[in-house]
Amino acid sequence: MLQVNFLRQNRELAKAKLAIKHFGQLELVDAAIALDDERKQLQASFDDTQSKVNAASKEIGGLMAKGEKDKAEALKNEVAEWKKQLDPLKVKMAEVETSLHNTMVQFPNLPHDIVPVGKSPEENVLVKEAGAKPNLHKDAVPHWDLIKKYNLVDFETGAKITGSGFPLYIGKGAKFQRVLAQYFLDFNTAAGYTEYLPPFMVNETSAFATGQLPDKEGQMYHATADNFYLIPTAEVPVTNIFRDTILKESDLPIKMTAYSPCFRREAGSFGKEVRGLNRVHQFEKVEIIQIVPPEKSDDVLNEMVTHVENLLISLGLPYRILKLCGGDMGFASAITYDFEVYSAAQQMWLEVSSVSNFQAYQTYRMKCRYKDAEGKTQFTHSLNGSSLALPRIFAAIVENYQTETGIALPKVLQPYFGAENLV
RNA sequence: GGAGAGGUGGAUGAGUGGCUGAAAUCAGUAGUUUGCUAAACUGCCGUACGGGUUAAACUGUACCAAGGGUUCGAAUCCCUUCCUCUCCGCCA
Repeated sequence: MLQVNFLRQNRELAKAKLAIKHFGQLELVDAAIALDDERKQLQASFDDTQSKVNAASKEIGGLMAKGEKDKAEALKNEVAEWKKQLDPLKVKMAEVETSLHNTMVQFPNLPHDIVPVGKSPEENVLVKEAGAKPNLHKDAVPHWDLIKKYNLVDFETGAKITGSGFPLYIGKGAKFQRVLAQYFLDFNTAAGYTEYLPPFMVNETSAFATGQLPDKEGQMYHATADNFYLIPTAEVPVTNIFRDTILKESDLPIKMTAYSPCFRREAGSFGKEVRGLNRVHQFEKVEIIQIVPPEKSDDVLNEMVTHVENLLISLGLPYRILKLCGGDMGFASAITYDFEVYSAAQQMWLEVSSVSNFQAYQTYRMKCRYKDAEGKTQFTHSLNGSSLALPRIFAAIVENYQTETGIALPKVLQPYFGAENLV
């Protein structure tokens, strides 16, 4: 969430940056500031009156103790008059605060200075492309054929149990998922990330804090009986660990990693790009999250990008890194790099990681602060990235490592899997 | 799910209607002193939103799980919800 004081001090800059994100209601900036002005005014008169009430109440206590009942009664009447003024003020103030809040939550995060202008994925900027694309044998096929051939994943039975997009992994397919998750977690903890295993459902407050609510209400599965949301990513529960906390500077940076299943309704998705494991409602992911001092977040973003890049290199997959343009970025992000791996059999790039700096957008909502060297309390910055999302890595490895007789494994995974080949 | 107890500042923990934004202890922090991996003493030590200031100082309001109520006045009384603990039930 943006801070209204920032809008007040940077009115035109904020509008310009919101435009890069293709935010259509720039007039809300002025509306928010006007509401805040009104709020301040109301608070001033409310505080003033309340102050009189408090002082008088104290005096009444003294008078009662001295037994001066008449004077006390007279004062009580005065207080009653003031309180009549107080009630409507209170109501009005709550109204204004609510509309200010409702306005503020509509603003997406402002893009970082280096975010390219653009509207659609085609305008994302290619930062780097590396890794050799494999030369597949002539009968090579996409993963949806391979998983059937080798009985690794069964979509039909998953659909019978739950619905489409809920894959059932079988045998070596299931084991491969476990192996990938473990390898990723080990890779992350070796880089100093602490491993967490969080709850897979969160309450409304947590979903709001990381920005899933109100923006992505329809994208999450909602357990209405208890008003819990199934997490769309481990980012939500893990980032919320530090909701409503004031950290010490020495606590930072906080580096966390977590495995979790992710549940996404993906309402409105269809077509060829959602085939097989490319897009599913339930998938596994290992996430990395950092909470850092504001002045460090640019460097840390680069560090995280390099980290994910090294992980992909270790898997021997051809990859590319894209810097997302303003129109393709997430609601809460200030800058995002997407990682895609090349699926040789589909002849398509598959997004496997998205690394973002949220700056203070999440931490302001969450009230995650720290005391800096001068003892001033300020908001931390939060960043996160996938490291990595499993199904598309699964798909890419299965496709790129397929041979005429089976499916090989990247070297780093062989000791984890206990074999040189997947099948 | 049933019965009971409870939720106070970073921690422990006092406080059952006004003198409590909240004792005390510990932790933290700044300093003094003696000096050897440290001790003693002294000061400071919650957050949010306002006013004020170049910045401070200073100052108003709110917050003792959350929300509502009673009262001139609530951490303290009442109601609802959430959470924790103990016992019982159920159970991976």
